[in-house]
Amino acid sequence: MNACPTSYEGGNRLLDAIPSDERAEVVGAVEVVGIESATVTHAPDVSYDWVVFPIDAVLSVVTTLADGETAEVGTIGNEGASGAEIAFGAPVLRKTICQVEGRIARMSTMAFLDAVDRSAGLDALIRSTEKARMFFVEQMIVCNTVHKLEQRCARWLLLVADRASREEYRLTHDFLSIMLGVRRATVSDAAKSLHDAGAIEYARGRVRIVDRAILESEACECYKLAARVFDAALDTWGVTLLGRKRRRIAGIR
Amino acid sequence: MNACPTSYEGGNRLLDAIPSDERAEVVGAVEVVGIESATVTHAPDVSYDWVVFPIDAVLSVVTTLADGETAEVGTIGNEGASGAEIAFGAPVLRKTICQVEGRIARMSTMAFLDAVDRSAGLDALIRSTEKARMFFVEQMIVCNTVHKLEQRCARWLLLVADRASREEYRLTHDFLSIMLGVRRATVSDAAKSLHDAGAIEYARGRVRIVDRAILESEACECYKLAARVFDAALDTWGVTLLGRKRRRIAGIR
DNA sequence: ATACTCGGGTACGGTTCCGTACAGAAGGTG
DNA sequence: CACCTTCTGTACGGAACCGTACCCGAGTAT
Repeated sequence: MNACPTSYEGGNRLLDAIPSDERAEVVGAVEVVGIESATVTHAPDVSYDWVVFPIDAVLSVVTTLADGETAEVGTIGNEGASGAEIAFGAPVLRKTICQVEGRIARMSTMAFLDAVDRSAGLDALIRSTEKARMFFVEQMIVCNTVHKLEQRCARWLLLVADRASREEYRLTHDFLSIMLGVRRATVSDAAKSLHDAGAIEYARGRVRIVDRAILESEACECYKLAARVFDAALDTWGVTLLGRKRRRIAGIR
Repeated sequence: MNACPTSYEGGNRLLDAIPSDERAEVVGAVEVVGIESATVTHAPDVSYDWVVFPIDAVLSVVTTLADGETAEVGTIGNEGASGAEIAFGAPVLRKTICQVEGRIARMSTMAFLDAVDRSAGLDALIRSTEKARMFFVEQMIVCNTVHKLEQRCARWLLLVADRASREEYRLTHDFLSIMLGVRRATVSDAAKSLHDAGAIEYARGRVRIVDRAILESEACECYKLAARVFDAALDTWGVTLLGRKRRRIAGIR
């Protein structure tokens, strides 16, 4: 990670969605650093130091099967946070690595626990984005089972581009094949199809979306569904949850 | 559902894991009814009336894709609850149906909200089982992508048997094919293999596990992984979370 | 008893993706 | 410059699973 942290000036949609009267205090505990691809941010039984709010970096939650094969089970970008489950006291169960380099905002675990206690808005947003993540992960079960690889490729490229806030980023076919749970050669085939269709360009570890409309038309329904759910989680659900949170506190008192 | 509810006398592992000093009050708000296969317990924008704690019934969380195909994205049995997300104020996003008939304990949504406020133990257990469910759903992404159908069949049959607390239950190949996102004919092939291996018997909408050891050896690693995580969520995590919950309430006060 | 519905066995050609392998091209390194 | 590593293109046989279809037997309704 970058050795000289800077202050936070926006870019993580979860932090930016905190009600303005609470935001300054929460954001005050945050610092911005760079992160490189393949850096591990969380792992079972280790790395509890930081809660991570990606800005234009993208993280992957991964698992390793008994035969040693690694595959992606979730993606975390500027719509959410990694390590937030610490706030609920449960152990970290999955390894999280940086997939696309960029900047992250991070908060020490202790500061985060404190912030969740103080800010009802942060608490509500953490819960609603976790719920959106559950919805998305559920969708991936079906998507990976029934949709063709080319569609899944397109979906993945779009979702990562949205989270990285750019149309071009570092990515090799090999890395993408791990993320999608298929062979590298199969990814190369799908990538070539998407290129021939005029949707993307790529070379030696970089991809660029050249025609988003075409790429969206190639992607399965799961892309737009996911985008909509994350938007909703950061918008209307947050308000609903905020109301509930206040009610619960009143109930306890 | 059954028209004459009876009182709760144990059987849902989540309810039974509530610390004894709080359990009686929570369980007092619960009633037990029968439920038949294909009954809808929750759906987006409707059916907020009850929170459901399965006893020996098994529920499926399902989704319908744009082409009309339905597939399972989660299973809920005696280790958890359906509709608990209501406690967090978020909307119900998925349809939940009864997959294996049996008994459920249910609590009105209002009573449930009240119970979560009063019982720190229930609150902690709801959160830890939700976390276990996330872990399991993540595992299914990879499982459905890389494991062979016969292994997945075995895994499914075992997990449902554990939750239904019996080795024989109603199930057609057709229903199972929807759950696994494959053709009915493919399920018939896999079922025949498992039968020939001496693991199961089945006929006209019923399955029976005749040799659990064989079936476990045919199943992928995901079965034991899932079983272990659900056990842990109801055991040690609950304790951890309970500590955290008390700390949070203190912080708010 | 007869007709009908439902659950399951099986088949056949086709597609997707796998496992493996090898070669070429781009870029970094000494 | 030569060398090496990384990244991508491509091929080939094979396995898993699909779409579709047809059949049969068991239970159910009339």
